[in-house]
Amino acid sequence: MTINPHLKDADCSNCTVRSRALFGAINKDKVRITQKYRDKHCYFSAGDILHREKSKINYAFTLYSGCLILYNHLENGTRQILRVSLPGDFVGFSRNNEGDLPYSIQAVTDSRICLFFDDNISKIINENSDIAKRLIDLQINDSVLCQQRLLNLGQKTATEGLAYLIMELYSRIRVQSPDDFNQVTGEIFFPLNQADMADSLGITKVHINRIIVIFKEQGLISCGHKKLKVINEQKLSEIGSFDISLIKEPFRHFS
Amino acid sequence: MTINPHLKDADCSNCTVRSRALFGAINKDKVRITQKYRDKHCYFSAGDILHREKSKINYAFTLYSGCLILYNHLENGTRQILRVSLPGDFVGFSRNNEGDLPYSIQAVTDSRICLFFDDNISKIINENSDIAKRLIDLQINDSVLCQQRLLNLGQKTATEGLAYLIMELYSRIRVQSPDDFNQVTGEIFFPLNQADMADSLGITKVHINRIIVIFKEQGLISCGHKKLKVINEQKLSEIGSFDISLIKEPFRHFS
DNA sequence: CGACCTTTTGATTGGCGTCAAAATCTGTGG
DNA sequence: CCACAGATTTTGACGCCAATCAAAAGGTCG
Repeated sequence: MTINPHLKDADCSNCTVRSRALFGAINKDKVRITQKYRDKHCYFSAGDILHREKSKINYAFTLYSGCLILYNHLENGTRQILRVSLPGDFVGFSRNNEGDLPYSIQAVTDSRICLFFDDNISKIINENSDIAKRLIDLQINDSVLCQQRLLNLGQKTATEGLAYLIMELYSRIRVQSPDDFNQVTGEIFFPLNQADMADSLGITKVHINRIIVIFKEQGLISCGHKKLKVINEQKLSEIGSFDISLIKEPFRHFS
Repeated sequence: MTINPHLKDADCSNCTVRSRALFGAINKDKVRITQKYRDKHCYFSAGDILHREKSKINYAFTLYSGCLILYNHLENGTRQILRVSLPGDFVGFSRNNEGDLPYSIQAVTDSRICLFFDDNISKIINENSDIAKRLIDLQINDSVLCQQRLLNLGQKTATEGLAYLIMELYSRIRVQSPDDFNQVTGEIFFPLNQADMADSLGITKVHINRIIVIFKEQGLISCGHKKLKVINEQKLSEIGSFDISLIKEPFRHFS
């Protein structure tokens, strides 16, 4: 297999974001041992496709900066966004029965990643059971969030679902990408457009727009181009049955 | 914490189903080492609640026989079934940030399980990286199936979603619970009623019924009380965009 | 046999989709 | 700084899928 043609070497010598997700759990002085497993730093531009669903891949990666969407297409041309990845997330390790990564990955903003080839991940697990446990925790955390989205899509109205989506992303961005939060204005950089939100929730962008207009009228949010401010967090959380505790650091099954 | 009041000791001396999910991957002659980690065999009757969402639990388990549903409730009283568990599945290891198991578990038929307390699972992982890897694989497999269901709920019509649900369960039952397949009639024992299917797909049982009537008229399926026969597998798979390869043995990320 | 649960059917309603077009914004190049 | 192409957001009219409400019919199990 070949690395995606968009893949370019990047100068990450001044990267400040660590592989929080994968190595955040282990002892500080152990972090350097993980350096030897870091295979390659790369960057992508907004719109680049990092991977196409159902094709081979032999690495996973940590997202350093930017924002990715993971999604699937159906034959009828529709798209379901499965997950929005933010800095610190560990991505690309979920292979299906064929060993393929079952979803496509696209950068919605300029993004930098750090690769770990599968062979090395396997070695890491063999040599360090702390990281193995951490990897299990991360996968579990993924599952839990995924199940929350099932609730969203299955049982909530479009209005409730959108309230949840906004609160989830708003909260995660404040935790995982604090630079995108403007302390003065209270605005965050919001990476998704209305079409993306629609494909996350399984409804049309026209309907998304109508709900957003209502949210604005009700004074719950204000937003412009890729900017969003949540004016009434509590109300929006109520509408969406959003539980902030899900956004905190993943639970450590093994402390 | 206490084990659920419904929990009863069971005589599993003649259990024929192994912990396929967790230990199926490791060398046969290593299986016996896992014996010492098996903590407790228990059984439940149809309708028993094994666990209530958002409460503590300090064990996970393999389902030996029967059928469980994992689900969440919303305040408005609706229920979303997240997953149907069949024999061999490893259940109950997905804790949220609070360390709680985030879904309820109910037996839909009489069921037998085999417990593993968290402490022992941790030990297993420390002592045997094969099982650690297997545990990662299982969690990944869960995520992949969960994402498939997101597609179902987000992008498919009720008809397409039901076709997928029937094919998924039909296929999994034939693999994981072969005794429930009648070679002569071609019927399987189908554990869900129409209300359960409705709560899996996020639609009403009235609408489920209307679709089932149509499927019968079209000669795609026939079904009676907890019995189901898929007459035209190919057509039903097409309608639901069902891919049989997802049902096979979970992918081994590390062989 | 009777209580209860599940399935089936009908009539009506409403949320969201579809189609279409206008308005606004964005980034680019002259 | 302005002009322009293209993307994104906004608005309106109309239709359909699935929800809701209600009740009957059929099956299951004690």
